[in-house]
Amino acid sequence: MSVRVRFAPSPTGLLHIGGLRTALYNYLFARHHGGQFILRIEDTDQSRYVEGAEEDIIRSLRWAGLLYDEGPDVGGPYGPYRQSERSELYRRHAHELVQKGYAYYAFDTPEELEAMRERLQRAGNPSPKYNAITRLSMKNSLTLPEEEVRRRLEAGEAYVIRLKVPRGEVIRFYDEIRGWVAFESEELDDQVLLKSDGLPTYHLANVVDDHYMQITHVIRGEEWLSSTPKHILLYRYFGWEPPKMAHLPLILNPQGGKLSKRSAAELGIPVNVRDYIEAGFLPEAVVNFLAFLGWNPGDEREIMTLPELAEAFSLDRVVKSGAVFNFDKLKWYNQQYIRRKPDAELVEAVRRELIARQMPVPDEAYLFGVVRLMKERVEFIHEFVTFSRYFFEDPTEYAPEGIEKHWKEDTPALLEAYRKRLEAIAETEFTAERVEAELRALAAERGVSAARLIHPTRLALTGMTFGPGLFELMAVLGRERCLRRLHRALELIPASWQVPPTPE
RNA sequence: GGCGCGUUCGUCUAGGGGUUAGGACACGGCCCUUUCAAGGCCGGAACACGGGUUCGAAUCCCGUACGCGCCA
Repeated sequence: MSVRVRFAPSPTGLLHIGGLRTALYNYLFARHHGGQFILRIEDTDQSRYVEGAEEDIIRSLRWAGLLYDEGPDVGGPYGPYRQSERSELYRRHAHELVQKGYAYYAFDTPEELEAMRERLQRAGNPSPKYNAITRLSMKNSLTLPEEEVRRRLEAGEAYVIRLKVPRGEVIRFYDEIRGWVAFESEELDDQVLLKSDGLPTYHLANVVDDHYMQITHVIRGEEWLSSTPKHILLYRYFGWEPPKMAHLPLILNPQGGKLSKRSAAELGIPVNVRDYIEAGFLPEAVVNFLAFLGWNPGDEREIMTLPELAEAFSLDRVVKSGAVFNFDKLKWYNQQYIRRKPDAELVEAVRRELIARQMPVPDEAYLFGVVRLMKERVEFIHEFVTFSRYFFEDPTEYAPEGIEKHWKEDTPALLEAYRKRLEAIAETEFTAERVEAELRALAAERGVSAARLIHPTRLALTGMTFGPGLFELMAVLGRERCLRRLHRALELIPASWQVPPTPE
């Protein structure tokens, strides 16, 4: 049988980075086995539905390259892929379970449920449940006379359908990542399967869909581990073969807790995939990083593309313990992928960045120059523009520490002499080799070290004290910019240099 | 509180009876160098604790602690 897995998010907000990892592992597993990867939207909880969330999920998966074979927007033979469009199926199955005696109608009001909990708690029960014992004293189709049940149903009275969890049984299942896991049925609640609004709960809809969509492996977050016994029971009562189960370790924030919206915001870590897109992370970097958060290929590779990951992926190499999100490592991945990108692609990215910032776009040759000089010095695409703005705009300010360190009494005279030499070079001969030769010749002539010219020149041309090699930088900037900027700096810097520090 | 899951450098992890406990990020040093990166070399840094099994335990078993998840 062909492998079929699904990513089944609830559209309750923007896609979470942890959700993307779950999707990724499902995707990798499917591709590794040549199976199908399905997107299913679990939108049965009307109260938590967020407008636009489904679009964000789809956009995020696309961005990451996790293309699914079946889903709400691409269709497929087992649709619809949105649970809100499958309500009738769940309702029918809930009632089927009642008929078979594995579930029952319950008419208890919220007040009655609350009263039950209080009563049990007073009696010393720390975690009151609606279960094999307490159900006997509640209002449901197991305790009420058949006649009354029918009357209530016919009168349209509100009811839920609850799972009739057996007593005194150990429910075991094999988790592909954790091995055998066992729960006492005593610990389970008579889970509501169908709510009074006629819509299913997560548990029912999930099991029914996984069955009808012929899901072979359920790969999801560890937070679902404790509801798995209920699902196992449902499969058994429907007479279905349960899929294989695999519960992934959680992604933790640097303090060790679940990476939630709030905790992450406090620690300065974005949680929504959209945040990563907007921050300028490359999908390859995020994918590679997430893949390694709880999994490794078993050799010492660190940089792996999506196809390589798919090739190497297996559930038995998934780690059991939670993984702390390491933002520094993600940035390192981003840098690695920028360095591996073809220059032409980076040129396009820089062009887009300039347009987005409404900055003038230089010609292509110039952009290639910028990219070649900067690609090993940036962690993000936007740094081509923000980190080294001087490629696109003349500097208007000069780093004070640079002035202090490199701007000496004789600097203006040296720079002016250098400017004159540069001016004498023809535009077409303005190469890195040539400007370097001129500078070194001048330094020798004046009996000063090359550094005495190099640093002030950099400062004058860029306003900064660091950056790519000066001569290559000059070659990219070109004759006109260099002359103009040198001239301008000679006018501006001595003045600012002589201004005494403003008293505090 | 109950139940479940987990625990190897600061972080991600390899290793599953005999290893100088390996790699990556981060950190520090050196080299390269006009600066900053990149790169190269080097370094510090871990088996939660206590029992047991065994000639031998990071590795197997039990317990404790701690963390996390779910439920309330």
